[in-house]
Amino acid sequence: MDFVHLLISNNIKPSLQRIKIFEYLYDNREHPTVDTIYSNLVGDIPTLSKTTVYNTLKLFIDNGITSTVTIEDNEVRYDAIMEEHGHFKCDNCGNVYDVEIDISALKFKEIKSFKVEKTNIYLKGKCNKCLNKIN
Amino acid sequence: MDFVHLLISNNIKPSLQRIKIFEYLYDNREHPTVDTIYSNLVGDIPTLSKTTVYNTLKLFIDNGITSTVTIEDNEVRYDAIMEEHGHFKCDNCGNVYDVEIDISALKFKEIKSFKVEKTNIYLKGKCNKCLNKIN
DNA sequence: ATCTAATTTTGTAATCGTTACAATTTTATA
DNA sequence: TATAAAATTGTAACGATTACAAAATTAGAT
Ligand SMILES: [Mn+2]
Ligand SMILES: [Mn+2]
Ligand SMILES: [Zn+2]
Ligand SMILES: [Zn+2]
Repeated sequence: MDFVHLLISNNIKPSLQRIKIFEYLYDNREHPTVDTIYSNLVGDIPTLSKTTVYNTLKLFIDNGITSTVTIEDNEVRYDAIMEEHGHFKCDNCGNVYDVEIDISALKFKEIKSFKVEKTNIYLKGKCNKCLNKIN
Repeated sequence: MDFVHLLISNNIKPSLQRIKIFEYLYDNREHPTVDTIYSNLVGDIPTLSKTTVYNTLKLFIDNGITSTVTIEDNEVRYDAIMEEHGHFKCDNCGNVYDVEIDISALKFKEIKSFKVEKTNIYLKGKCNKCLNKIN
């Protein structure tokens, strides 16, 4: 995966920080928080500032190569996958997984009252790993 | 609507503050924030504290008569409707509306990997009021 | 290669929503 | 009425995010 050219083709100058942050997001599909990203990169880039992580993610979002995943009130997660998809969060381990959902199947009553531009779906429950551990 | 008995039957002592806060939430289907609730009630109850609004909503949630609606990273909204339903948020006016969605129609690939306990759906776009104003 | 301007990164301080906590007030019980 | 329990309140603490200005890096012109 050529992150440098992905950034360039989205009008983002490929600084070291930007490359590493996008690379992390793309390779780690756990929907990490700012803190997770920072903690995992600061070893690589010792001068890294958390502000840069915030700034960079905002830049990515503004340029359409990253989105936020809001499930819990108190944690903002980030996602490099821009294709429409849903999420599943396990109550037990807290992990957030991608799920493929066919949103075209969704019908709702008030469809005539709104111009819908985006449909968000997230599920909550227990992942199989946790279910097996508990039992 | 008899809010006093609704609270009692859910093991919540019906203090003035609790009654008023639940009444507000039940009557105003806008999915208000803590600040909105506080601002609209402090005229009625001049001694009201924002902490009480926080505490009371937490109590309601713990006792299953209120839920949170998380759409935006930075605003927590509250809902007295506990039946499963979806939401629509207008980008333009910011209002959040209820929508009836048949979630049984939803199919997703990873259904065998997770035990799903709750399905959340929210839509974003423009409401008709805003569309008419803009055009 | 060198100078200069523009961009990016960084660290610190400010902000804001929420929570912790202790004091006060209200309510229930004897 | 006296006492204990519960609820409310105000203030302080907290943590995530943002604002901002200084420092460092990069790009462009000479
Ligand atoms: Mn995802
Ligand atoms: Mn609702
Ligand atoms: Zn799990
Ligand atoms: Zn609108």
